[in-house]
Amino acid sequence: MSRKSNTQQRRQEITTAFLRVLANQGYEKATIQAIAKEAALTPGLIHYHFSTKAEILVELITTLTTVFEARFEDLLSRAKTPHERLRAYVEARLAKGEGENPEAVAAWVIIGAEAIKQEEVRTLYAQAIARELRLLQGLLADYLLDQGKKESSARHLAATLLSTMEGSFQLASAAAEHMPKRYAAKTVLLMIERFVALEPANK
Amino acid sequence: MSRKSNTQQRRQEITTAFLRVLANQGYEKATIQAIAKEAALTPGLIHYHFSTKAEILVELITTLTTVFEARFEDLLSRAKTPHERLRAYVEARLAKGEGENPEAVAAWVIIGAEAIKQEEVRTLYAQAIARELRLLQGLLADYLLDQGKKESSARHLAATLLSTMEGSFQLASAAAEHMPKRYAAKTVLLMIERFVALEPANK
Amino acid sequence: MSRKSNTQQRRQEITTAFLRVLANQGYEKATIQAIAKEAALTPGLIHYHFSTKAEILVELITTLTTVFEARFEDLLSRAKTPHERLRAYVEARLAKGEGENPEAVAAWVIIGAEAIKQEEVRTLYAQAIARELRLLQGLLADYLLDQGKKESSARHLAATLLSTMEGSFQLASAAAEHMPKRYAAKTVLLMIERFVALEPANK
Amino acid sequence: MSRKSNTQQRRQEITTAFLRVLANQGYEKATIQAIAKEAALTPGLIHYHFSTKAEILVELITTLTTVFEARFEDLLSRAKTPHERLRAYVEARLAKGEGENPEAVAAWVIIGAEAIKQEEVRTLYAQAIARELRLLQGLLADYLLDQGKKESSARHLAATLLSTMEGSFQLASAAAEHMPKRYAAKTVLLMIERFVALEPANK
DNA sequence: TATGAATGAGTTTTCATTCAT
DNA sequence: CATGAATGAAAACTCATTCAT
Repeated sequence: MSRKSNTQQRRQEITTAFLRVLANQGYEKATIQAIAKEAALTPGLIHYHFSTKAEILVELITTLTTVFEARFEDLLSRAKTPHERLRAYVEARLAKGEGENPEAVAAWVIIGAEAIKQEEVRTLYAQAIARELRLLQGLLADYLLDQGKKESSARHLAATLLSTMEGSFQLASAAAEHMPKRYAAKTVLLMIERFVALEPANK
Repeated sequence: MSRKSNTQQRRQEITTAFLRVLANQGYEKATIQAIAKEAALTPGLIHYHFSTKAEILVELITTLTTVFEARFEDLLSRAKTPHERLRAYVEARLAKGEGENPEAVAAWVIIGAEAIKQEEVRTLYAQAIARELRLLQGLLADYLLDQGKKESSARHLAATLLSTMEGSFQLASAAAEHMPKRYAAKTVLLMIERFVALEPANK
Repeated sequence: MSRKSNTQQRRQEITTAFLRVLANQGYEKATIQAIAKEAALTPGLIHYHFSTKAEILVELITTLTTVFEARFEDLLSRAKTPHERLRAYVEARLAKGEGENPEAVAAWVIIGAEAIKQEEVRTLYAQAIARELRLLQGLLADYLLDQGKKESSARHLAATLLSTMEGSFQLASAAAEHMPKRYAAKTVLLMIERFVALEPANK
Repeated sequence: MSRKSNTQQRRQEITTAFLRVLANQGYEKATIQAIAKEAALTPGLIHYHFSTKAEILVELITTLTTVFEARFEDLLSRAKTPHERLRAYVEARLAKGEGENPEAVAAWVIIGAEAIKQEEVRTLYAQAIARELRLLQGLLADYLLDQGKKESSARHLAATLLSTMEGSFQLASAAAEHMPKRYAAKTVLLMIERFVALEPANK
């Protein structure tokens, strides 16, 4: 007899609206009233589902990382070799940066900037980055070993490649018109292969 | 008879204060009040020298790009070969990201995020990126030719490396604790060398 | 379930408060704070119902012209002859200027001055004036024809009489102590009658 | 040896600049900085010559009334009969309203609105109006007597005609596009003549 | 759950005025 | 006389949040 809770759906609507406003109007203009308008809801209702604005941002970060992980898992399931698994990662990550969902990419960049000094955002962002780093480092180590190389360079390589990915999101969002089309995934993979190829062999 | 103008100095003081507040408190908290406090000036005076807050941001962008250019010119003067010139560029650019001036780096990342939706910022940011891209592409082409390779990969390579640099600023600013120390410059140079080494020869 | 809207009532309260502040303190002092105080509301609430101060002014212009029109319609319904209809107009218009609602009169004068350079105000003010001019010209033409005269002078006469009315508002608001009491309506009517009486007959 | 004072000239430059800014930008925007810019002087210098902004307004009122008086005196010197003197007055006054110096006319209207609640302005404005009223009443009385009529209607007639003049300034400034061209002076004179012609004779 | 009015602290910006030079 | 930097109070407007309905 009682009304069915629609909280989960509402929270998602709100988070999605926030994502869109963030990407299309920037952090400054992503006000509760703007989010409410985008979601076709009222400010009061937003505060019924999220007690503070920061909470929406937190949920958005979770959503974005979850979406990426899902995509990677999907591609991963079809990969057999270390090289294929590495490629799955790069493609899952960079497909976003090369046009698949520019709003999510822009939002991620804005979140990254907010992370610099907003404590809670920083924590979540840094956790996500740390997870990525571990994951990528593992994939690289496997690939190195598979190629008969030492895995010692995996850590620096992972950090550098993660930088490349984050940076390509930034440039795709704020200077797309000056960048070559779809350069990132291919070049990154080539770079890895050549880097590894010339790495000293594991004696 | 008339009072001596101190506008240039004041504008610089204000711009520097803005840089510091931006880096230390984020864009949201970089209010005119906060800038005034940081510069030990009054809000009214800020507006006497800059008619809008956006104007300060514009000046900051100019300042930051000028500083980088100066540093590169300096290192460049001592470089003889294409390889040395390339190294000069990477070092000039990444020295910033590896501890030399973390405030400027953080400010640059925040500007990059602002560029996503603030028209004037975007224009200036994109111009700066386009300049970098041309410069880096030129340096890479020279290096490739010098190594007896085709220069055709210079463009994609430049875009990728620029992404790496921008991304390393982002990660240095928002997730430094998870990143290896001083990984970027060395790894990037190594990557370039190996990439070029395995590039097909120019027939 | 949802809260009942009181926007219409609030907008009217705010508009009325604006009218009073305008009349009693002048345009300069008619700040949002002052309006809020007069209406016993908060400044934030004023901006909840009107997005800008100009919007309140626009609403006030509409209100004032509507009130005048209603008064004229009321007197008009009892008028039978062209002369009576003309008198109804003059009385409806000048009653305002002779004590009935000095606040509305003063506000109208201030609006007239604002119209000189505030584009939107000018448009609305000029529209109101154009309406009055057409109306008065029509009434005068009827009266002239009824008196067996040519109607050709109606246009200039209407413009002149409208000037008289606007001017009497001005003087009633800013120099009442030097003006005779209740001079306007009577003198204006007498003037019209004598002017028309000596107008050449329509052959 | 000492520098010659240019105070009088400076005060006039400032007053004229104020007139122009008032007419072209309205009261709200007639700031000291705007006046300074219009006069090509500095804000500090304005305050050297006038201690407050109100003082400039006072000087402007004086200037405007003086200019009008001078014009009237000029025309008056050529007038022989009461009718000619009356015509001289109407022309001196309405020439302003019909295109000769629209900036001065607009400024006068704005001053009239400010007079409603700014005490000092009101005093000066009301004094000017009282002077006009006395003058016009005298001219009308002379004309009435000259025509063999009682002068008793002169007071109400003067008040009405002064209203017409003030109102025509208002309409010329804020709704010129809807008004007939050069209607005022001619119609006003005709009105006076016909009004007086039908006035009962002085027994 | 949902609405939308309401608040109050905060934001950028303006401006008359002062004053050192 | 003249400049132009500097101030401080006040302006319009914004917004996260609360709350009555």
